[in-house]
Amino acid sequence: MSALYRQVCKKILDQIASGQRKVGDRLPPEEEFASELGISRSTLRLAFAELEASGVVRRRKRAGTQIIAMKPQPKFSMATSGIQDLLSLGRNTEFRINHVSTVHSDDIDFPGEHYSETAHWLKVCGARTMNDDPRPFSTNRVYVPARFAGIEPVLKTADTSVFQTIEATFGVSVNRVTQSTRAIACPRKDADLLGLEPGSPVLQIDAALYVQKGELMELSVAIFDPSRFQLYSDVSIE
Amino acid sequence: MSALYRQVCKKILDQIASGQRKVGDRLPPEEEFASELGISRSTLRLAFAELEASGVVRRRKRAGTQIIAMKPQPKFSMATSGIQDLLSLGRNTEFRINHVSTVHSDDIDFPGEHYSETAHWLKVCGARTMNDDPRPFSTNRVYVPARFAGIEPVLKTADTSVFQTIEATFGVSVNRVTQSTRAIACPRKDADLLGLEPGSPVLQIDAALYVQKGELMELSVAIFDPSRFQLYSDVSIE
DNA sequence: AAGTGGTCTAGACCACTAC
DNA sequence: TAGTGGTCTAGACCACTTA
Repeated sequence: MSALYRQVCKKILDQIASGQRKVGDRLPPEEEFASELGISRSTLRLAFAELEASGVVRRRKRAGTQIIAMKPQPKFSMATSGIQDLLSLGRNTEFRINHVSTVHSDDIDFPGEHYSETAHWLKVCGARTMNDDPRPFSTNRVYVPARFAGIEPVLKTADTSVFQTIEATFGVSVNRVTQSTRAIACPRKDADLLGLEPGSPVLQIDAALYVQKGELMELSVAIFDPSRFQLYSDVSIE
Repeated sequence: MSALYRQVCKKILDQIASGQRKVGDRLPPEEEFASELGISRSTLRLAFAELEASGVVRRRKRAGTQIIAMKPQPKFSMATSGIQDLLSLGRNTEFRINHVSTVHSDDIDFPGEHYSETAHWLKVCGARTMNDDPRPFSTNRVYVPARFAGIEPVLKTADTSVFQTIEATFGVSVNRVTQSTRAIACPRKDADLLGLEPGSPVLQIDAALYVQKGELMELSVAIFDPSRFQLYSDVSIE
């Protein structure tokens, strides 16, 4: 026989599955529910902790315990040693800035939504090299919203990445990263920098970095030489 | 003042940071530690639960509570509605099998390690179509180890994916997915199937699916038409 | 304002597993 | 096999949030 609090979990999940309780319903207050189930409040709380961790209920003071899902939500956790890895910046890489300018939101060349939240953006163009190899393995174009444009003077000394410069300067940290990856024929400009034939297949990764509450930190477009770079991901479930 | 058990967390983390306790050390047994800290065992357990959840300690019966990291490990959780999304199989897609054969492990064309765990593998070649568009948007080559080769007769009726067929047939579920993505020049064979010019840039995704304890479920090589497919990822930290 | 979850205590017995 | 974490109880007070 499994632990009592696990039985309680199962019981609640069964009640949800059978339609006896529905998503959106509120469960009784702890004290009441505990005596109703004939168990102590502590035990019930163990069960609730499990249901909360698995995304089945949400608990808020005064608002009670609310059912928000029918089944435990599988969690996809990414094996990553840091955002560096997530953003495909190797350990021994260096970022060299070629050009910095201020642009209008209309001039932003980034797929998807129109990022018109601020009129002016800082545009940073550069390239990334690895292990003292003078030939870069990626070219980068980064757009920084006006809010963080204050990094401009600091950028001169930055050799890691724009996002790390912003983190250090403003005391914020990246909270969320969305990426879109595709294969394209390499444009001439990037091909020249990467030492490739124009039109050869390259990987383009468009990334949006956010700090908190969906606040945008930067948009980034990177083009990678496929012979020296692959995108890895390692995801475990639950 | 924050909760007592949080203060205990912080205290332990501080002791680790100051070198007073080191990674690999064992913390005292709960009862002893609790009285040493002048708190109840329940409160200490709340602190331990937090430290365990954040990856700082590992707890095992009889072996005690061991420090395994100096700081709370940030968690990278991937926003995904399911493995389907993770593996870039759209909702309205269909998998059509072209060819099934048995091959030697030597004949496996998959980058990385030599997968010699089993001598014989089932090789499934197919393509994936979307929304009744007869022209596939991806070609697929899947290798299934001998252990799951029993799906062969069932494959005839499978139109979703090899991994789902294995899951349904053997009652297992995918536990971990590693992927490697790169841009390549499209081989002639795949170009014919996808309706592309040979040599045009395409996305190749090599994936390894595991069930549990690192047991391999399948190796998969997929080539995507970049005009109709992009790889998305959405990762939140902590 | 009060109902709710959050925190905390002091005990007890149990079950497993690593020594 | 015994030391350890796991489970469970019955109580108490508190702080917050939202109805």
